[in-house]
Amino acid sequence: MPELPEVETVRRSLTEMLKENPEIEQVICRRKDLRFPLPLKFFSSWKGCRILWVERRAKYLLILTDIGGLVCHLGMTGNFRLIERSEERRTHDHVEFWLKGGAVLVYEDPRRFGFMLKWPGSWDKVSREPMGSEPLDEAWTAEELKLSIKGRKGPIKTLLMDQKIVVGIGNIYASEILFKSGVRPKRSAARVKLQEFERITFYSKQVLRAAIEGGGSSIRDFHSPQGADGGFQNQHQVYDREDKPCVVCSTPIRRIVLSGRSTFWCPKCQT
DNA sequence: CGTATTCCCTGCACGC
DNA sequence: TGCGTGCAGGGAATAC
Repeated sequence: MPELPEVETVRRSLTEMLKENPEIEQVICRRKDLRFPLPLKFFSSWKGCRILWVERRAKYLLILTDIGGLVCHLGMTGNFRLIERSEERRTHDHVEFWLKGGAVLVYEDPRRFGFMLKWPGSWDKVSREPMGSEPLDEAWTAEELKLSIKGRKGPIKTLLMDQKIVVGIGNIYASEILFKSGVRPKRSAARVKLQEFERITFYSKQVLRAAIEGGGSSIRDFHSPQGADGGFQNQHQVYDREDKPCVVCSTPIRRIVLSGRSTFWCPKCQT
């Protein structure tokens, strides 16, 4: 589901809602078979802890408490929402964080591609592959991007989505960023000029920032934990717009499949 | 080695 | 209406 802007939206929302009652009374698990099975001990260990703050790295959330951190990845359909204890549960509510004061933070995830784990002390140990640059970091520049894809010949869109190169950009934003950059998604990364890398890094930052400002893209089932829908889907210029007129030149938007993922682009605006 | 495909899972839109 | 098919924002294993 969520790419960097949606995860960041969830982080901000969690930070806000946990300000009042940051103490976890207990954690209840209704299904432990998420992407990776959760050990039973995982749930009992959080009893009575206090949540200090919530961080994001790549598409991961780190809920830091006074007794250690909880890392969470939302997969495709994972989400949090705040409810009352008496409120009816939904089919795919898998984990409940009962907070002091009566509210319950619920983790819902129909496809169960998401997961949680105990913070291992460093991000290097969270994912199998080393994580790439944070696109919103100042250090992530065209030169840096060019350097990190050196020698790779795959389509630029696939590499933009490669979390070993740069993190947080998923299928929606990759199409949007390349449209704004004027670069065809299937173009080999080896044939992308430095000036185009400049545009790609610039628009990556611009698009991701704007999406965060807009509260993320509410496609299908993404809503922020406080219930508000993100509004950025209304600003999608190519994603899911096959055959619809390009917002710039009216040429019908095309859809191709790259690495098994739907990819949208304008044949006139992108070269 | 890099790259492409497949799989994990449920829900939903679509065509017949 | 009902059923089969394909597809969905991620990531990792497997196959080439």
